[in-house]
Amino acid sequence: MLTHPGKHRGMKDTPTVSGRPRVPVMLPLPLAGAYDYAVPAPMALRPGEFVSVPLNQREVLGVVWDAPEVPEANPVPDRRLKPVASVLPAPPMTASLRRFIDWVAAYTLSPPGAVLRMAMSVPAALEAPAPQAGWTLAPPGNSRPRITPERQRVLDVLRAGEVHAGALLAQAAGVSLGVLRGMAENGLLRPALLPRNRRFARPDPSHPGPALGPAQAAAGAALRNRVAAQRFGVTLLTGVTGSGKTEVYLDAVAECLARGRQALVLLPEIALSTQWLERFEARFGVAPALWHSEITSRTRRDTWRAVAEGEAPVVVGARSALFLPFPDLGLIVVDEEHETAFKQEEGVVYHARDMAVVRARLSQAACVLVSATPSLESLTNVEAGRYTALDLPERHGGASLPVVEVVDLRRTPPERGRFLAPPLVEAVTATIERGEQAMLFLNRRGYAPLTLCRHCGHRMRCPNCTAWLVEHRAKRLLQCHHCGHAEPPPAECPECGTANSLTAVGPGVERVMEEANALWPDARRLVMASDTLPGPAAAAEAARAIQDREVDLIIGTQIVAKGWHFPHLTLVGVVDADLGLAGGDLRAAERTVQLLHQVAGRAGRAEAPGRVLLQSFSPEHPVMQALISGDLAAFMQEEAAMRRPGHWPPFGRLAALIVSAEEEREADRTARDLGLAAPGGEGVQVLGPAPAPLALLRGRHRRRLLLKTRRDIAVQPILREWLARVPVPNHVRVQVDVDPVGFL
DNA sequence: AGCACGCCGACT
DNA sequence: GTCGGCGTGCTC
Repeated sequence: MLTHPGKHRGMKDTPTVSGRPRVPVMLPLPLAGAYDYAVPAPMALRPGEFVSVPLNQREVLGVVWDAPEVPEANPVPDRRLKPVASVLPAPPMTASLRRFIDWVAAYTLSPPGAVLRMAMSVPAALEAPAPQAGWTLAPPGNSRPRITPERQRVLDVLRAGEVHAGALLAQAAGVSLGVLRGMAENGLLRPALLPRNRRFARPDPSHPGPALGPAQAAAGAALRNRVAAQRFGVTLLTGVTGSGKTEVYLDAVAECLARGRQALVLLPEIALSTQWLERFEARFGVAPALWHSEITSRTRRDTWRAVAEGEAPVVVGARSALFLPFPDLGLIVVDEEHETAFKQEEGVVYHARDMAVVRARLSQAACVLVSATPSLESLTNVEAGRYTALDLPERHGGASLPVVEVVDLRRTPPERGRFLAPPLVEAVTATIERGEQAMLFLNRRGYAPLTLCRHCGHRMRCPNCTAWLVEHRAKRLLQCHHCGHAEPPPAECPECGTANSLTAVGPGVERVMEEANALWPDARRLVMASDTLPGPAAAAEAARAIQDREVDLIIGTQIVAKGWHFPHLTLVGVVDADLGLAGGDLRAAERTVQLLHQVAGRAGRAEAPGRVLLQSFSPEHPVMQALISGDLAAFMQEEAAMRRPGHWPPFGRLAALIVSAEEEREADRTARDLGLAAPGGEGVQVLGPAPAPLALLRGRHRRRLLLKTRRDIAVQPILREWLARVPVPNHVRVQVDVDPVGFL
C-alpha cells in the first residue's frame, strides 16, 4: 500500500482573493501548479469544468481546479489575470479524478499538469459531438413528385419517423446518394439529425456465460460481495494457469454492471489480447470498449466521450486507461498484475498496478489484482492484511500441470554452433511425430545478440547506447533495441579491416528458427516476436493458425507467454533459462520465475499432459528448482527472506535519480553534486552515484543514484528537499523514478 | 508544451 | 544588409 504524499485541497468553488472572482485552472503542461484566471461576469464555474483560457499569445484547454485549502502566499495580482475564454460542452472532470491526478503528481514528483495531460489526451472529445445528418420522410406536400423504381425502394426502406444515415440508406435501397438528394429537392425527404449512436453496447450481466466449477463459483461469489459492498478494497486473485481466473473476475464485472457502475480491466499488452476479447464476448454477448495506443483517433474520441458520459460500461485497456474520465467507477481489475509492462518509464513515471489501487480508493471502487505468479509486493500486502487473498487451487476441468525438467547444458551440450541440446531435440521430434504442438521459447529477437570480429575481437556496438547491435538477418540489418539505430552488416571489420571476419555470437529466435529448419524440415513452423507480429490482427491470425493445428512448432519471444490458450501444445522448450538472471537486478530472479512459469503454463492445457524442458547451465539455481517443484510460494518466501533484512522493496522504499546529459562530464558533475548533498539519517540511505544500467542511452550519458528508506519513511519529501538543494545545469536532466523496477 | 525574443552564419 | 538557425525563458 502507498502512503499519501500530497496535501489535501478544499472543495470550495469560485473563491475570491480581493473582490474579483478568480479560479485556479490546471493546464495540461509541465507547470508547477494551477494558474489563476478571472471569471467573466456571466460565467459560473465549478471545479472540474473544462475551459479554454488564454496563455501567452495562444489559447489552451484546461480544467478548473480546486481552491487550495490554505490560500496562496503571494497570489498573482488581479490586474494580471486574464479572463477564462469559454467553457467546453463536456461533462466536468470528477473530483475523484482530480484528486487522483494530484495524488499521482505528488507521488511521482511530476508537475500536476503533466499528469493532467494524460487525462486530457483527446482534446477533440471535449467539443460537442457533431450531430450526424441523415434523412427522414418529408410530410406529404402539395406537389406529386414522380416515384421512380429507385425512389420507391428508398421509400420501402425508410419507415415513417425513422432517420437513416445517407450512406446506409442508399446502400440498403441499392441507389446512389444522388437519388436521395433528388428526392429531397422534390419534397419527398427532408434532412434530419440522427439519434446519438450507441457505439458501446451495454453488456448484459445476466447473459449466460460459461459454466463455473465449484471453486470458481465460490471465488466468484466472494468477489461479487467485494464489488457489492461499493467501497474500496483490494483482492489478490491467484491461481495456476488454466484455473479460470478470468471467468471469476468477469463475474465481478457482471456484479459491477448490475449495480450500474463502470468497470475497468487493465491488461499489460492489450493489442495482443484477441483471445481475451473472445472470452469477454462469450461471457457478456457483446464487446467491451477498448483503450490502447493503436485505436484510431475517431474511436479514441468516441470512447473518451462515452466513458465521460457513462455510456461505456466496461473499458478494457492498457495502463493509460487509468486516466479515463469514469464518472462512477465501481471496479478495477489488473490482470497479470506482476507484469513489468505496467510500469511507465517515460514522461510521468508510474506503475499502473499501484496507481490502479489508488484510483480505486479515491473512487470507492473494488480493486482486483490477478496473477498466476503474483508479485512479491502484492503477496506482502496480503501478508500484512492490506489485501484480501483469493486463490483458485487447481486447473479447471481436471487438466494437470505440466511436468518441468531441466536440461543440464554442461552434461548434454548442444552440438557446436547449435543451441538446442539433444534431449530437447528428441522431445520436440517425438512431440511433432505424435501430431502434437511444440514451442521453443527464447526471449531474444533477431538472429544473434552479438556480432564479433574473429580476427581482432571487435564487437559491433550502438553509437548512441551502451548496447551491442543485434543482427536481424532477414532484414539484413544490425539493430539497436534501445534507440532507432540500424545499419547494414559491414563486409569487413570496421576496426581491423579484415574481410569476412564478422561472426554471429549467441542465438536469437531467428537463429533458433534456422536450426529448426535443419532439424525438422517437414514441420510447419511459426516465429512469434513483436517484430514478426506487428499488430493485433497478425497476432490474432497466428493464434488462430495455432489453434486450428496449422502449425507444428512455434518459436517465440516473450509475447508467447501472454495469456494464450493453445489446446494442442504439449511441449515447451526454454532455450536459455538463465537469460534473465545475469546482472545485479534486485528482481531478476523473481521476474525469471514469473516469465518462465507463464511460458510453461502454455503447455498441456487440455487433456494431454504438458512437458517443459529448461535448458540451463545452473540446474541447481533456486529459480530452476522452484520451476521444477512448482512451489512458487516457497520461492517467494525465500525471496522475501533475502530482501527483508536489508529493507529492500517491498520491505523498504526505493527511488532512483537518473542524471543524464549529452556531455559525459556534465552528467558526472551533477551526479557528484547530488551525491555530496545526499540526505541521510536513521533509515535513510543513498547509493551511488554510479553509471546507470545503460550508461549511454540515445546519445545521453546516464548516472544513477538510489535513495533507499525504511518502509515507514516516505521518499517524496526527502527527494523534494534534496533536489531543491542541488542546482541542475541547463543541459542536464534529472529524472525521478519512485519505486523503480529493473532497468532504466 | 508552444511561442517569442535574441544573437550568430549563408543568401538576395 | 536581411532570413533564419535553435538556445533560453516565460506563460495566471
